[in-house]
Amino acid sequence: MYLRVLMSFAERGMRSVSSKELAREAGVNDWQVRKDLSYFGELGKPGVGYDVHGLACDIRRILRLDRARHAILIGVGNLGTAILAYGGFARYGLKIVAAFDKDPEKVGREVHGIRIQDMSQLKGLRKRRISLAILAVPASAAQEVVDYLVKVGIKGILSFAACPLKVPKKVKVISIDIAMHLAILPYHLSSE
Amino acid sequence: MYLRVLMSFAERGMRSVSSKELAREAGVNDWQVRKDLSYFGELGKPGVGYDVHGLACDIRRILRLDRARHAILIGVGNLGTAILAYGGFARYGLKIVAAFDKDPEKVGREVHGIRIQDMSQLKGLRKRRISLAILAVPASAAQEVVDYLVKVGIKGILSFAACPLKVPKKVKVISIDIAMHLAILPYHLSSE
DNA sequence: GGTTGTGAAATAATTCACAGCG
DNA sequence: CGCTGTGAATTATTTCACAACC
Repeated sequence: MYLRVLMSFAERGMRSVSSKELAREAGVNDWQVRKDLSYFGELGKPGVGYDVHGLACDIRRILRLDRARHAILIGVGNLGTAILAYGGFARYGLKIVAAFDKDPEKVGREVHGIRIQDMSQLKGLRKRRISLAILAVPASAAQEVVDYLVKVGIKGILSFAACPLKVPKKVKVISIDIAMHLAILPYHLSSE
Repeated sequence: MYLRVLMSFAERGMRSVSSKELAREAGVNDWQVRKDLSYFGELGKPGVGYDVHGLACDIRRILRLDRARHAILIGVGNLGTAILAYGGFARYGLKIVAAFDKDPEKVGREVHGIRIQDMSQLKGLRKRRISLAILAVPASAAQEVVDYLVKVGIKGILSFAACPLKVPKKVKVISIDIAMHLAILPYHLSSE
């Protein structure tokens, strides 16, 4: 979150920011910013603030975004296609380099510059040292696919499937259930 | 999350569940389930467990999902189109009833049964008592659109824009920055 | 015997206040 | 004098343990 804000500051040509400015743009408070960053070292200069470029580099190093990462996409339906088209990953040094689907109708087609491969081609990943995957398949197929991804060496999964996924402790899963997030909103509709 | 699990239990014909079963499917522990639910009343029966249908109804009431809700979509790009195609909202009683875009090329076209309207038509919402919106526009346009949504009476916003949004306290925003979520994964890649 | 609901204990996160640096 | 970094205080969350109940 802070990295995102810092990149936008850098684009605007700012060289230095205070925790207060960072906080305002990130939607938190200044002491939260300082406490968060302090866990990773003395990243700022008392009396001055934080160096925009320097802190961005520090956070990239902390998040291991200091070198480019390749990711694959599984499931090229509506959401998968939208993700292939999305250019927002590049700013974090992330790139989708392959897409897979089990539908023979889709396999072989090219979507936004990526040729869709059959799921059976997944095993070719081992050699390529790709560790990230984006999962955009129906919940009914998700666990099966995840088991397979783990088998071919994937270490981090961003899942859009509406179900929890079981993985070994070494593998990290982040799940986004879009419908569930929308469903939370009515609870906060205080009036009416 | 619990509601999602309960609906899947109901589909499988189960009538009653223990906190332990609920926990396993939801990916948490049993005492967490009991504590969470206890904040809203005595929803289970000691010695028996929770009634699957009954608890689902209780949670729907708590989340105010006990009646159908209409939502609108702003921004019919790749992600917006995917969202229009997505059928997962229905199970929470949520339905997208209108879509808006500022691109004259898109306005008038029909996508998955929804005709795309111009942004200027948004003001017609007031009368229709729609309180939810899904925001799938670029970050650069997001705040401007949000200000307008607030003006026409929207009370809850699910945003996919990669920026924090300023809204009055009465309005609730949930933000999903897909690229940021993927960018978090490398941090957890312990080895390598 | 099995299961919930809940006080109490343990742990974690947030907020505050200010010493110390530039 | 403004700003960071951080120990201490506060607040919130999670975990535990068990009484009450079917």
